[in-house]
Amino acid sequence: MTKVENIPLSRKLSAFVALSKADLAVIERLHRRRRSFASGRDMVHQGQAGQAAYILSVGWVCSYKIQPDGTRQIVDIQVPGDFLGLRSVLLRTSDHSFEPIGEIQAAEVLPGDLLEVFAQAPRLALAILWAVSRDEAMVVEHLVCIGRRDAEARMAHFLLELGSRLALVKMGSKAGYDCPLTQYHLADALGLSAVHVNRVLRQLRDSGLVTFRDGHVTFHDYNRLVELAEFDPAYLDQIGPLLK
Amino acid sequence: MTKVENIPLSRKLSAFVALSKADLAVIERLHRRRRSFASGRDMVHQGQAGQAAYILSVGWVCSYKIQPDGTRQIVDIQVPGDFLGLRSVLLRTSDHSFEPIGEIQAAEVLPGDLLEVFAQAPRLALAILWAVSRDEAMVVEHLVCIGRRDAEARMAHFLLELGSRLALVKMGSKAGYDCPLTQYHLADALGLSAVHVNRVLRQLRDSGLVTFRDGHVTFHDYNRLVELAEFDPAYLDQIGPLLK
DNA sequence: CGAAACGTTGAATGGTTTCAACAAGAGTGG
DNA sequence: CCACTCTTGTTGAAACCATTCAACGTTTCG
Repeated sequence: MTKVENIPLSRKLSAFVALSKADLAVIERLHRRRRSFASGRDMVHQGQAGQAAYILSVGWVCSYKIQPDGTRQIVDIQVPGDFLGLRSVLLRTSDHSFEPIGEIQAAEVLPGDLLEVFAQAPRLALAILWAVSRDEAMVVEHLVCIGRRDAEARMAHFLLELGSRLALVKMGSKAGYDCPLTQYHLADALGLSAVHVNRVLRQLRDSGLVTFRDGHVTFHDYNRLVELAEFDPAYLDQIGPLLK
Repeated sequence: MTKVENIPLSRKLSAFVALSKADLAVIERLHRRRRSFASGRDMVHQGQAGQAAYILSVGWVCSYKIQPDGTRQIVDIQVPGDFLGLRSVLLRTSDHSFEPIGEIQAAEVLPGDLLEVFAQAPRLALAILWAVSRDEAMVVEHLVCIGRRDAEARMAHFLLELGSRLALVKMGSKAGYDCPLTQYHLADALGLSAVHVNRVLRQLRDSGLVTFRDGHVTFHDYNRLVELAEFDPAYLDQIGPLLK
């Protein structure tokens, strides 16, 4: 079994507060109910009511909304350590769907578990609120990206953000990271057509900035990419240099 | 002085829970610290730290992000009864700015006030969490709109959403509502150019769907507009027919 | 009166989509 | 094992939606 300190959630929250032994014990208890989900089969479907929340421990998930005409918009990508579906605990029905990208493992979190955390580990509770606020800030930044940036900048920004987030759980660096997304995922996330995603990726590759290929993202010129994307990681609220 | 039941926040939260007299008293107390802000002058500027939160009681506010190249993306519009800046209480710095649209009045809310609510009025606290979740759902829907809809549908959706939200605080109906936004605001909110906003508005007007003019939105054919926008208000979590 | 903010319209440009066709690899069933 | 399909990636050409540039009208306000 994984050591508590190596659970992705522990690594992530450590960026915000120093976790005590008691906090870590609570995190371990939150991971009691382990669940596995198969690739492509929705965990939660938009319109469903009374859904549980999850903490993702292995694999990637995307949360998206389907429109009546069939087009899809990916709202956010979840990587290990991220919460999933916390919001739908409060609203009567889930307003979006979750699709595992590849096989995943997640811990189920019930409303009662959260109350336990708030009662027993207030510092941890604060850290969780921090994570939720940060998720919201990411959605906002995503919106700005789509609304006011061209395809190239969007793509660069998206790949950089994922890199920073993965670095927080020790799964990425300034050199690159493994990435199970397809070009279709990128298209649905960035509000582009799959064809255009392909062209933009080629362009970034030819410019010697970044390569997206065979499930791996490789940064060739990190600084120039940051410049192109106007990527300012302040909204991620991660102190100091994260990508080393 | 306004009766408590007529404070916009009371009206809004009533859509979620029946408020007791004690709850109303707490809402009244939350409105102790009244503040006025002048049009156009930012209340909070992105990058600032340690900001207070507010409850908007009179007037409209927009929250936005400015990019290095000067382009602006409006993330959300706040109307009476809405919270403002709750998120920046937790993150170290505010990731976006707030600009009053016209002169506004708002009640300042300090972190201590929130603790008081959570301790004294748990039902009200739940209602506030509902409102926060709903705000988040609106940002998500906004993202989908910008990512996957054309200019006409975006505009229609935006005007309809505002209508529904205003109906909740008795400031709008299926006939229309007063709206202090300029075409520039619409452009920055929808990720369009101001020129194109003008064209789209003309198109909607000529089709006999909706008129945006002289600070007033008039719905001519509400149902056809809903159809065009593919507007499904489920994400607003407002039960029953709101617009009568 | 002049300036500033807002609204309006035309023409040219351009980023992105759509349509279409093809290539390569994985998985499936006969 | 091989044909078959499905998924994913790739590229070209035409069409289109939205932007940019430019000009002008209107209203407000100091």
